[in-house]
Amino acid sequence: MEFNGRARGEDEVELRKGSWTVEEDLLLVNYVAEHGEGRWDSLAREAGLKRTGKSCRLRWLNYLRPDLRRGNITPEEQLLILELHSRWGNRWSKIAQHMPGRTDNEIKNYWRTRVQKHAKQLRCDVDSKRFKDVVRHLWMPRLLERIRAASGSSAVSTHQSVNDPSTCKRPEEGDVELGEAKSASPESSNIVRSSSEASEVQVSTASVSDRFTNCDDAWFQETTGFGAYWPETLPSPGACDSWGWSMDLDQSGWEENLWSMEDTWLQQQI
DNA sequence: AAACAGTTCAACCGCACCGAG
DNA sequence: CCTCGGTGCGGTTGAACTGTT
Repeated sequence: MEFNGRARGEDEVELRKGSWTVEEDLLLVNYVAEHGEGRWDSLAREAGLKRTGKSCRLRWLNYLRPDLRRGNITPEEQLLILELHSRWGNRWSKIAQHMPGRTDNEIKNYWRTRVQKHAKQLRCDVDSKRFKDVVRHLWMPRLLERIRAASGSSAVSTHQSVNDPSTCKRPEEGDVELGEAKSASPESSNIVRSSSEASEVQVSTASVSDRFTNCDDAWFQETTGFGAYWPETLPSPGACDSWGWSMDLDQSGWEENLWSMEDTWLQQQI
């Protein structure tokens, strides 16, 4: 190909934009498989791609990497996103480091399309205390319940175990770190780099619900912002019925149901 | 079946940071 | 120091898809 040799100045090579074709994907995948990642500008040229290095990098990281998890964000991942976002804000790449197989772009899109959408529906800002309270006091516990229900664990109420110090345990030093990695460099974090490490995904996400249900008061408060007690303004764990909460754990309906709960909750806050 | 509205997500853009020279 | 190329990040856009009327 003419452009490959770049005999006539880079400017004359018309760079492509927009959606990637199968042929381009193949070129990129094959080139990376043979030469590895990095040096994206030269990679783009040498692979014969009429793309910028940035575009190649993005396509590889967000779509072509073999270790990506495809499919819907699971409740455990949602919980992790909520928790990490409450801690770090819009530090998507940092959050993604703790979510093996997920990209910062994916997480960011999830946040914008799902979380921000619901904040808008509730007529409050995602950064407002009001919305954060909704997330902490309703969404996260409900996610935990959903996770527990899905895992077929005992019928012990999430709220009860969360608020019962006798069942709580501070995370051990060697646990998968949810917060800022103390000694771990990005390279040594739990980012899954090969499919053989897929089981680590389970370890990582499963530990999230464990954190919420096996913690001591201080850790839980620090992590979720909940007090060591269930907030007075909230219904007690057993009071869901009186709120008209019949949590539908059906995949399609539960989230919508959740947001109607929030409306009710917000009204009671006023 | 068609038109329209709403949603999702891949991809782009601009900026900031970093290391090499 | 300064410049420059490479890279990474967060925000934004728009095409494609899905649901509704």
